[in-house]
Amino acid sequence: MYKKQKEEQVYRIGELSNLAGVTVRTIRYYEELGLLDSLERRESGHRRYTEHDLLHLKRIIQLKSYGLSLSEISEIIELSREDPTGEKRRQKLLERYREKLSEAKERRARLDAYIHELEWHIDQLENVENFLACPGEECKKCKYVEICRFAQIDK
Amino acid sequence: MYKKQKEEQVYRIGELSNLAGVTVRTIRYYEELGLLDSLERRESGHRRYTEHDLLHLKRIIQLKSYGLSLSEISEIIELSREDPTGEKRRQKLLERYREKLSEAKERRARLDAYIHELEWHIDQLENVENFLACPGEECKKCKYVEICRFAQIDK
DNA sequence: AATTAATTAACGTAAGACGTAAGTTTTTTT
DNA sequence: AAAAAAACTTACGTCTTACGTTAATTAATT
Repeated sequence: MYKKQKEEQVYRIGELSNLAGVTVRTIRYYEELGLLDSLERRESGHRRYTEHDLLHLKRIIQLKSYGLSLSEISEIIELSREDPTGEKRRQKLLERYREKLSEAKERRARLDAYIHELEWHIDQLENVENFLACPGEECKKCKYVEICRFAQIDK
Repeated sequence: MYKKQKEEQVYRIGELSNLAGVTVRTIRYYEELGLLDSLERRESGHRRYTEHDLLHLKRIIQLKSYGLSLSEISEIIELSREDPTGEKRRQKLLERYREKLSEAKERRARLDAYIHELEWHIDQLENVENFLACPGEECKKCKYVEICRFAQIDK
């Protein structure tokens, strides 16, 4: 019974924004994009939200934090509307998550390469004897001469 | 002797842009920001560049690829102007590289956390029995219930 | 009654690094 | 010499999504 009471809890837009940690503008924007419905408005036109809407909004925020754009999120929400079993939505979510995962792994690989490059540059800068001759004479004794794209080797 | 000839090679802006792999606009923009000088112009006003300028431009491009903004690059170039020994410039470069390195490591840590999160979400989505009851009844048997922020546990 | 909250509409912003168009002059090619 | 290509300056445009920020008005709360 009290559970039902909880489900009947109705929030106004300002309350929802506090609970979800986003601005009122954001909520209206999501509605504009079709991401978020509200109950029927009051006569006054004021929006009303339920506990369920709060959960829904939090999911949107979660998906955002996973790097999905609002249009990707919109696509997923569309699927859950046209497919009550939820299977299409589960598949699309999986697809997106796998995409994001592989993108993230790619980014991590690039990031690692970048970190390695920075590290040898730092080592080289710390140990270079004649900085002004780099590139130049210093290249002869530089241990990174093979991978440096400014290395100048006189033949 | 032929070496000197090479050093006397003079490029026009279009040639320089081809050699460096950037647009003419970019070169002019860098000049505007004080990043890149040219020799004295011709009478016609056309810019002239040397081999040295090409190297300089390539270094700017390299620093950009390391994530430095044009204003950070500008700062470093300033230092090399006011300090002919190059020591200040070496120090500033080291400072910037170390900053970028620590930022990169932070990004990598966040990226790793993100990857882990995606991975368990994928695993959960692949194995969930009743997707529509997630969150809800499914939470009871979900192995990720402890770390899921949507988990609903009835008490 | 006064204050706070909600409404729509629509323009503004970020953010740095260029892109692009216009109009003119110089250089090169045919 | 004419035509085509390249260079010049100035200055506004763009990208990109996800909101921020008025403004003017109405509704709800204290």
